[in-house]
Amino acid sequence: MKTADLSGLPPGVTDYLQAEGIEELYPPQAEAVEAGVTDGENVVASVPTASGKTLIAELAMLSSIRRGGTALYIVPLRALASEKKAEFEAFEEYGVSVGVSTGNYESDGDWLATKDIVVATSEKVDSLVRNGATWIEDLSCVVADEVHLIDDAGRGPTLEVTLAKLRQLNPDLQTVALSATVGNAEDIAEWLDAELVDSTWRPIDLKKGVHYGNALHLDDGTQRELEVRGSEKQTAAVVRDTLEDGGSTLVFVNSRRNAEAAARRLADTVEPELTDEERDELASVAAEIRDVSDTETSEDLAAAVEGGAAFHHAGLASDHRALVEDAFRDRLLKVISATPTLAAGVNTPSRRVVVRDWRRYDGTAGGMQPLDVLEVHQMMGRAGRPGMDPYGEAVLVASSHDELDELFDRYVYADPEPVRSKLAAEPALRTHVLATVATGFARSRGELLDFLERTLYASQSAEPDRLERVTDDVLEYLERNEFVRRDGRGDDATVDATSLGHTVSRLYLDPMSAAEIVDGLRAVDGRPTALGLYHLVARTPDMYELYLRSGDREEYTELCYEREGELLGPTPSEFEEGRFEDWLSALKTARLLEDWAEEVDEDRVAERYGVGPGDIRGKVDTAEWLLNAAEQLANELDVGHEAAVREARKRVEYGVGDELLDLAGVRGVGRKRARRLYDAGVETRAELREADKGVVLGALRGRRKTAENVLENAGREDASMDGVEPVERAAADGEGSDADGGAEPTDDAEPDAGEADDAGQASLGDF
DNA sequence: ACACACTCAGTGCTTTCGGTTCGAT
DNA sequence: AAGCACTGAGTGTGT
Repeated sequence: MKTADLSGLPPGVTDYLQAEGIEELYPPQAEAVEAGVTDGENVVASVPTASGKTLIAELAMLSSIRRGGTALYIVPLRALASEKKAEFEAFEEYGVSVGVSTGNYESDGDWLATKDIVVATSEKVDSLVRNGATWIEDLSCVVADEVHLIDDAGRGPTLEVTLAKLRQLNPDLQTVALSATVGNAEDIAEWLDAELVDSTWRPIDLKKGVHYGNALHLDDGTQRELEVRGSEKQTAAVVRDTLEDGGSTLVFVNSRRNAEAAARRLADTVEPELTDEERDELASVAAEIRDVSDTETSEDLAAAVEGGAAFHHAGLASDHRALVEDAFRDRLLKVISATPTLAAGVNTPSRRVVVRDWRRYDGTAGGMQPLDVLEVHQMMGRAGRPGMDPYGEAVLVASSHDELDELFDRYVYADPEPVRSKLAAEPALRTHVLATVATGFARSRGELLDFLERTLYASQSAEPDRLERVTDDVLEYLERNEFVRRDGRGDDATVDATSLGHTVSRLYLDPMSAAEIVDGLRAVDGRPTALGLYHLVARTPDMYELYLRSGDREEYTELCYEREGELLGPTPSEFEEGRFEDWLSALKTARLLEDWAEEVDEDRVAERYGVGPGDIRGKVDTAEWLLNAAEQLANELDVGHEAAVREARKRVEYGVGDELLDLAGVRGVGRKRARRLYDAGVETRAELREADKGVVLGALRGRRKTAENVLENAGREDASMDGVEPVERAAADGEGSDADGGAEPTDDAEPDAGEADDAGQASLGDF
């Protein structure tokens, strides 16, 4: 089918597509059109990565807009939301407006209602529904990207419930679901009353294979010599081979440590092959990486990048990730060794993909567990860049002949697992039952069960009673914690949310987190300390646990007894194995947050807790959100302590001691600048407006532009630094200048080491 | 001849991917 | 279970 034959799209769009070189639709796209995707029909498209799924979505949304409607595009990751927005903005010149809504980006508001296309994460959509955004009801088309994630126990139920709600709100809603190739796409299609487009067609060929010995065995039965020279590893041999062919490689491994070690080694393989020009450009990328953060992770990454290799995992700061992804797309970096983050994230195709590790440690299973076929296929699907490579090659690595056979059976020739709803589990239902009741979707037990009948779980369940049973357990739990009221028994029993329940639902808290916070705040004796509050939020299920390593157990047990008085609520007994363990790991997180709020340098925090800069940011972000929620709960319940909670939140947010809160609130002033201004005698925003310019300039290390911005942001009339000379004023020693009680010799010996260029980046609030 | 760098084998030991959500600026 | 980190012995290189 030709693009020229498409009808029902906004004027100019077909011309645009042709100008983009899209003359002919790919077969799955043509199938989707035949299935009525441009006529408002529901369609489920189960096709491989990079086979033109996005165009199917665009055709659906644009034709719907053409008929006067609006569209919502649901993605699983924030990074994907901005990527998709950028793609859809190509249609703005044809009068189609695009907006994004994620947790950290341009929140709700009426302006979203004015957009033709809104891109949002599934949680954000859920949250918008809970908060009663009315424009949601006027949607004419919804697209769910990566819909196979419904299989994910953690986040899948949100997507599932959200789709069910949108469809209930608006029975005429066109639903388009895009999925990777899965074992049971027909189940999803049936659930959504949709036509199914199920295809394995790819625009460029993907060859899958296994490397063993000195040969690459491919799924078409051929094999090729691929020699492992001397002491190099198989992965290095594949990378070298690809490089000789002018291509780049993506290597997937099973842990962050492995990713870093592999990048270090692969840099040695790649470095000799680089041109001088490439070395120069890589050196400047490395410099940018070092600018992002001072940590060892950052330094290791920069060092690898200088050799043309990089690692990629969630411990990296988001700026790190973007730099690495861009340099790889620009073909500057020849290899990335990554954890699975990269397979799910933004588009980074590569000539070759190596899946080095196919087992991953799983504590609950007590050892290494094989990866899902779907996951391995997702990684393999990154091989081959459309329009650039003749074909892609995805390679597993075997170290024995038996393993060679096993890998072929298990992954190369195997079909992916079916998608199974994980809705009927307490943690998932806890939050969604409360939300469903609080928003008035269901007013009785019967209505609740009716609504749940509309989910994928119900449509594929072999155990129909299970949902009902778990729902009753959850209602029981919610009632016990005063989130809902029930009247009567059986199907007619009315259920409605209490005021507290409404607040919890609106705040998007897991009810169990809310219960923990409420109990904790009620147990406070006196004024809660920052550590106590950090511990409180760190032990809720909404904060991911920091892993306890060897030696940590003793250290934090000791700390736990030392500061027991600060922790809110009763400390579990050491004999309650699991509970005590969780308590300690929350304490470790709380300690990290406390360090951050006491101005311990990022690199020291990273080292002390064995985390990367990205982890610190993540923890700080989550703590901010939960403390904000805690403040509102305190307010709602009238238990007091709002001021203490707010202060603790602001201190993690800015990463400063309480005496710096006022200064750090000025835009352009992060934790480091605030400290230097304070030490120079400028202690508040008001003083900043009146201060001697020379002193300000001196404290900001002679950076005129920075100083002018800061003064302007503080509300000073005459911010100009013309003719001002920096004045150095000795820091006031002692008192409060080192909030970190445990005197750190390195801090004093070289107070400014590594922060020569801290322009703006010292504050986490920036992004 | 010697210091130093590097490789390699062997041992022990640690290991455990990812991530959204508020509200205001 | 497996790869990494570490150790120490052995080898190679340059002065």
